[in-house]
Amino acid sequence: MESRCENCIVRQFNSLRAMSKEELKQVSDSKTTKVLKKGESIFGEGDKLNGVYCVRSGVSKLSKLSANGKDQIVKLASKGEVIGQRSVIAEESTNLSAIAVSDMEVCFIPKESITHTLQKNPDFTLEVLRHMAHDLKEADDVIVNISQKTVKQRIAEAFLYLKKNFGEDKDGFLALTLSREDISNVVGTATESAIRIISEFKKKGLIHTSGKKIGIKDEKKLLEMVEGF
Amino acid sequence: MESRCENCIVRQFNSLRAMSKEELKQVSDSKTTKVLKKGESIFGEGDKLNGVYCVRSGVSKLSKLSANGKDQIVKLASKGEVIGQRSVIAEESTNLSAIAVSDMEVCFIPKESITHTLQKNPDFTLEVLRHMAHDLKEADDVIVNISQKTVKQRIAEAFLYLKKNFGEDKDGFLALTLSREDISNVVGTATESAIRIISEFKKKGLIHTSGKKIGIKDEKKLLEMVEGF
DNA sequence: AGGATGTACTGATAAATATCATATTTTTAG
DNA sequence: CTAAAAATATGATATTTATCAGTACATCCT
Repeated sequence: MESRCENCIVRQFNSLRAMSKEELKQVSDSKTTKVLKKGESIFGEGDKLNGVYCVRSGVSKLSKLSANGKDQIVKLASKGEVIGQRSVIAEESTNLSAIAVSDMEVCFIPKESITHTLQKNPDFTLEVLRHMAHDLKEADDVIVNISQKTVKQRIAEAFLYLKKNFGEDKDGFLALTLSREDISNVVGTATESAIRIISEFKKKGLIHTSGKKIGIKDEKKLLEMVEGF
Repeated sequence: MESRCENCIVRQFNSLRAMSKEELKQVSDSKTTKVLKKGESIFGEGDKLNGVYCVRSGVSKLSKLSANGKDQIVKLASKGEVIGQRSVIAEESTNLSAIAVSDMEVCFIPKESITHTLQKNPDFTLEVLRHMAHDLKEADDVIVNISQKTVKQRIAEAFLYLKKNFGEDKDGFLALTLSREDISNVVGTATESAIRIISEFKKKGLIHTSGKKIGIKDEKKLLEMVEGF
């Protein structure tokens, strides 16, 4: 039997915790759960969404394709985050595509449940607003980082971010393994440049690698690098 | 005598139009109007705001200082826009500073009026949410532009943006005159690089200049440049 | 297992952009 | 109105980053 939103642990991380019992029941009755394998798409850029996706497990990259054919990853969404909110609220097509970067389990929630609650329950709306305010601040930070920091600094920062947000496995590797291409798309650089800098970090003893996997060896030095020495 | 929000034209551009008569009256009674000269600061990065600022006239740059001492302009806010909303909603210090880039008139609205309405009037909250969703989308676009387009393309785009959003004067110059440094801070590049490209555009007949003032001569070519030919 | 395909890596070079130095023009202040 | 200060402009050069070419791994697939 499908699990109920009322008992879902990830709910405490997102705006759904501000829903009333009845509202939550309605969401739970109308939601569908979806299992995705790494690499599968949740939605594409320009799609009209009929609802939002709540991440139960795994990680999705939200990215936008630019004219020159490169993807820019704007955000990595994980447990508890609600994807597609922005488009549903603004009643627009999505400006980003969402693709699983690890195996995932997501719940699709039809937009009617959301929009109805947005109109009736100010607690919920305010909660969503707070989340969006947070996302906006993060986006501002990304803008400043991309335009003012070197690629080396941004890659160092990305590794620290990945450790902080997704943790490490028992062998000391970052728990979320991204391809070199994905790393370069987070950072906004050419894949070769990213690889070159990863090799350099390895030579300098800042990180260790095994295949795609990357582990942080000298967090302090990486932090200094991000700050600009 | 001070004018009343109820009759303020700029209100129709922002979330305040979703307020009830009583709420609006309360805002109007508690607001104060402030006149700023070009270059003056509305608030600084890290300030705790006791309210928001509604722009009646003029333009403000919202920027963030980076570790290397350069400012990155994240947004230009003009008539009808509400500045400081994000921080007040998230109950955080500001992540950006706001400085007038032209003479301005702004209304300061104490945060109590705002937060109270946010909790009581879902129409208003939803309206604020829609605006923030829009800002977030724009921020995503900026991220992609900065990381994927050349400085030349971004400067061309900035000029088209300035024309579209702030218009031209009778002589065909952009109505909003920014210093070369501000232009470089919008685009995220070194001032000298921006100046060099402006000179090049002038030589190629894409724009004309007179002192700081810049006018668009060949909009089509600029647009092609932004798209990547 | 073994070819096939994609991903990771490295080197050589080119292109884009930043930095430093300095000249020129514009704006500001007295 | 004029001297000083600030902003704009341009040249020379250094640095950063992208691109192109090619090799080495790894993993996928029947």
